[in-house]
Amino acid sequence: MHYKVTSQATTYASKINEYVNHLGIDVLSALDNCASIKVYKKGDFLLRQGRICTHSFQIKRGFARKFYLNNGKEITTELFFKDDIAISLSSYIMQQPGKEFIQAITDVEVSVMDYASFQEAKKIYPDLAILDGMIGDYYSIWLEERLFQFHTMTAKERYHLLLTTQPEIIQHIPLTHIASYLGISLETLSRIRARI
Amino acid sequence: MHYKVTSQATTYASKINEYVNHLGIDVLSALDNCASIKVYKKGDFLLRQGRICTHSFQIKRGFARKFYLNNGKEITTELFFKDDIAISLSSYIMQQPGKEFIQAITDVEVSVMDYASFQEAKKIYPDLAILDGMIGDYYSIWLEERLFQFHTMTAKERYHLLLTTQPEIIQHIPLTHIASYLGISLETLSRIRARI
DNA sequence: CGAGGCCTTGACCGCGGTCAATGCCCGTGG
DNA sequence: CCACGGGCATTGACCGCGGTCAAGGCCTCG
Repeated sequence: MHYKVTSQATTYASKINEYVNHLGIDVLSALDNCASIKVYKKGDFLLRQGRICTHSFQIKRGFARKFYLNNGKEITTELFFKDDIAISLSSYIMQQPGKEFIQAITDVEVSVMDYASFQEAKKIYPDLAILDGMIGDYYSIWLEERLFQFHTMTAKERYHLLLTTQPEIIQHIPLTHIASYLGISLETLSRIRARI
Repeated sequence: MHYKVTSQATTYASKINEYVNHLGIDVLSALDNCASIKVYKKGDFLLRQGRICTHSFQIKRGFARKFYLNNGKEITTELFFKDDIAISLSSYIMQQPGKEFIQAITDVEVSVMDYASFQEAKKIYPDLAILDGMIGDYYSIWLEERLFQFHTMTAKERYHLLLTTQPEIIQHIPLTHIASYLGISLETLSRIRARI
């Protein structure tokens, strides 16, 4: 079996990096002023269900996940690594209570950015509005690719794809969360792993 | 069985409408100048695989779909109705060749908007840039909800949800495309429909 | 009337889910 | 230091959802 590793999302991510690297020093410091560093312990919640997502969290160290409850079962929708930005999208956009939790899987250090401050900064620096748009576009592309996987791939294929594109996941994140993220039961994931 | 019909995506869609209704006359006419009306016949392609998505298509009359090929099989990813905007996202954003087709299911009348012209218009009218951002956010929310369905619901549940939220689909779109859109085979869809 | 598109129905079977038992690792307290 | 308990992962037994293959029905249109 052979899996292609490159994705539209990753190529676009490097475009965003490029854009950030060419931002003016004043723009970058304005961005910095919206944020502060914070540390959470393993198991802590950065965001709880029912709360408004008033901040975005960029991971500096450690791992986190986003999940919601469905009939009492936790469904993990996203896993976060270094430099990833964690928000509960619909709650963040509409500034209304959301259904998602964001939780530290290990001890994490995050750059916490205030929603309101960032909105103000965007008005002053159009470059930040453009950056915000690019990040939103990135997320859409990423979601489309994830949907593609659910639409066309078997459990085994989804796992192997994850394995090749993000091998660091396996070392640091409990299989329970990986299984949920892949949309399969812990037992089947275990069996897939057993048969190499 | 009971399905909730309201969704985050639809509430946000009405916010976008509200925003458009409060735009200045000059902004709206600038928007109009980027677009032109065009008619396609049933089966025609508005966009082909391998081409760059240089236009967005807002449906004025009729129905369309977006799909790609996976091992020779057509996978329908989106169905378009009145007022929906059809693009191949990653191709549109990066202005690079994409893998998706957009095809008229019935005769359609669409408002075709030029990418380059719209980019220019956004620079002059920040309100349009904001509108563009809102539409992008809407698509993300919609994708999240669709992913939620694939993550947690059975084929039968997905079908019934579609039936309650968009009953017009059944009258106008061939079951082959609906099945593909739901990620199930035509045969299972047929069986689901047979058992009420 | 025949051909082709579209949908239905039947037979079969494998992927992946659930339930339950067991194993393994590790922190805590007797 | 060992014993116990809890969290996490593995393994087995069972079975149902949904996929594939194949045949047949039913339109519409040339």
